[in-house]
Amino acid sequence: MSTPEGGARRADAVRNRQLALEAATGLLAEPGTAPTVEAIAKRAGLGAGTVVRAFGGKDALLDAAVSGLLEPVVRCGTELLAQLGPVRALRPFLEELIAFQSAHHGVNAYLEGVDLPAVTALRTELVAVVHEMITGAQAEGAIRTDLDPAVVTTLIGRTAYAIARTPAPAEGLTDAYLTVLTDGLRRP
Amino acid sequence: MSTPEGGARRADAVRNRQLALEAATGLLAEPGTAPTVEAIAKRAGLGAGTVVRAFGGKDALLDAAVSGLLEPVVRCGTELLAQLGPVRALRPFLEELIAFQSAHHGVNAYLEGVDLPAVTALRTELVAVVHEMITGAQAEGAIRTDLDPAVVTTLIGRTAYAIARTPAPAEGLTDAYLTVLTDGLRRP
Amino acid sequence: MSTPEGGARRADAVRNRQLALEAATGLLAEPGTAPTVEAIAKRAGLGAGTVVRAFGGKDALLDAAVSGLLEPVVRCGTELLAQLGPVRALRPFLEELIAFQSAHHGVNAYLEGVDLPAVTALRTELVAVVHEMITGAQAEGAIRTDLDPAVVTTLIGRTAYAIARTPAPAEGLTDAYLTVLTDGLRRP
Amino acid sequence: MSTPEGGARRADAVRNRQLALEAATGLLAEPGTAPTVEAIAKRAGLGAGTVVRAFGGKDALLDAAVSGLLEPVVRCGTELLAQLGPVRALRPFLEELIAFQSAHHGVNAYLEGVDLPAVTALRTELVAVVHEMITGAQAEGAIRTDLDPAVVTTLIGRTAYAIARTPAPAEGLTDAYLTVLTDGLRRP
DNA sequence: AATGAATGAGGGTTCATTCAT
DNA sequence: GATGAATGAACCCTCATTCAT
Repeated sequence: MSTPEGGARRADAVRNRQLALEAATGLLAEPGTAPTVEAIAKRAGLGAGTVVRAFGGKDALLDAAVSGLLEPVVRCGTELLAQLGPVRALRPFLEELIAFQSAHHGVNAYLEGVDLPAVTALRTELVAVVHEMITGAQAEGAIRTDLDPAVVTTLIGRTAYAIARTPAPAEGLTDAYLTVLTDGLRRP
Repeated sequence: MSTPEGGARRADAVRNRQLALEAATGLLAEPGTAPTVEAIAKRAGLGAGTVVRAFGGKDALLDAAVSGLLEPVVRCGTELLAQLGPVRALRPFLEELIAFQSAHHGVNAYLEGVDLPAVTALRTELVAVVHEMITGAQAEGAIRTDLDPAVVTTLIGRTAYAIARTPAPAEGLTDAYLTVLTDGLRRP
Repeated sequence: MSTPEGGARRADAVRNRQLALEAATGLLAEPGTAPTVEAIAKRAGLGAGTVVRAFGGKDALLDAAVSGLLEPVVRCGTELLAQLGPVRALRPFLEELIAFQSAHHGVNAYLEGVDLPAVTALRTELVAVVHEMITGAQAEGAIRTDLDPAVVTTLIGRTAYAIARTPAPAEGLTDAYLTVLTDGLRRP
Repeated sequence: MSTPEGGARRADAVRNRQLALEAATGLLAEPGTAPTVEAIAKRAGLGAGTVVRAFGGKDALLDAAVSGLLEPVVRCGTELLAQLGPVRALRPFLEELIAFQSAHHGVNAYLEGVDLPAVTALRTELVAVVHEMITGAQAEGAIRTDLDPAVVTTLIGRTAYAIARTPAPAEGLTDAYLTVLTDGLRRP
């Protein structure tokens, strides 16, 4: 109905969802802290039951949390691609990707062997963006064409991810990575 | 036979230790399967207690399992370095490293936040080997010198590892990686 | 009712805590029955996890259970001391101590080598009470002064405890103990 | 048969029994060290199986070990009784009993709820000895007769035992105990 | 007969989920 | 709808006993 109470509850539910999400994200960013439901609930100032109920299970919560981290990165990639074109978009996109993921080391430790549909979908999207950058750059002759664009996409995805996840990364690691990658992708 | 009696049972123990090790390794290679003590024991055809007792704890078992995977790779690196010199050793070493580790994707998911002394020691050794290859190659002028060798070492370590851990890697991924890396490390 | 909603569930929790405590106490009173967490939980009609969670560990539960037994005895000693003075307080206090502890034979079998802070604190208090009775009685010339009051305190504590813990005590054991003790403490 | 080998084996078995017994006794004397079969076996320089087989189970081993401790004490009591008569035997016997048991604090922690026939038998014997001392002393008019000798026996058994088991006993505790007991048993 | 590795039940504890309040 | 205590399965580990050697 149009009862204000119903709306208030709904608003509360939405707010709690957000609180749980932020708590999970925060916990994921701190390696060494296990993102148990109780820990998430405590950080969110909610009850454990609320956290579970808001998402229908812990996996779904993690799915949402990680998606929330990944989504702006993917969007950023799409926008960069539209604004700068494939050739010039790649490097700033990777910088963004690495910088963003660097802040969330703890993420993957608890994700192995769990089915996270939203994350999977976003990863697919992300791969598509990179793929388009690569094929575009190859079509413009900006990078080498002797490598399968799909393979290069995988290559970039994996390595960029690895650089981002480096614990206590040495100063200049990202720069070095991008330098080597850029030069390595140049026409031979 | 002429086997000393005292060694008879020990031979069995050694064999069972090996079985447990292999079971753990196998489980580690299959992402999605948690390497619980019971799962390892079942796969090895042993009792749970036996597995624990043989290593003194689950962590020690995992340490041994992962060490066992890493050790031949490190040794291979040392030998290649001695036989071929830093410049020519790098690529075959990375091929070996990637090929070997490719078979064990699940390894790291259960290693976050656990203290594995033997693995840590081997990783240090491995880093040292790569570091020597890089500094050697730089000294000979074979690769670019505008990058800090320590950073390059980290870069290679992380990315090679990521390539090796790629699930269902595309055909030619390793080749593409090595090609891009080699060209990217050339003098600019 | 007018019970605040926040306190509703807590009331149940308190009740279950009490149930667990009583179950542990009961088990402690029956020698031969090991007070395992599961046994306690079963007796209390609770789940094993609940029992652990309610106290934060088995040791803490035992600490609470034994403290609960000891506390009224100590309080009784303090009150008797205040009301009757050291000379006349000793005997009724020992009667109380023995009578109360008699009901809980099994207690100490499972306490060796465990750190129970609350119990230790209460024991210290109890020793202090007895010590004050002894020194007071000596000062008044009511009992012999050729023995170190600290030693006498230990002596009484140990022996009274032993009398209390006697399995299937003979009729008149406590009386005989108190008679012998009283006469033995008289001025020679 | 009269085969020397058969005799040797038997001799070995006897020797191993003794070794296991001594090891168990030693472990029992050290509070804080759990007398697990493996610990006993290690201390005895034997295999775990040997230790178990020699006695038919851990309980039987503990029974034998504790009996071994108790037996000389009982024998000492019998001899003192025969040599000195009931009146003069009591005090030196208690001194012996306390001194001997003092060295084996750890004993009882692992005995609650276990059936140890030999120990029970010895305890019965010990009680009989004390009982005879008490009744004898009463008959001679050396101690008070207003207390049931059976009760006094229990009283002495329990308290002497408690004094012996006192952890870190104060200097003079045993003396104080014997003084109070002696005076308390005098004719009123 | 001795060995000691293997066993497996049972210990305490953690944690995602459920449900009475 | 939110709560957080209760649940109970699953975790790792210990240890008395067994049994192949």
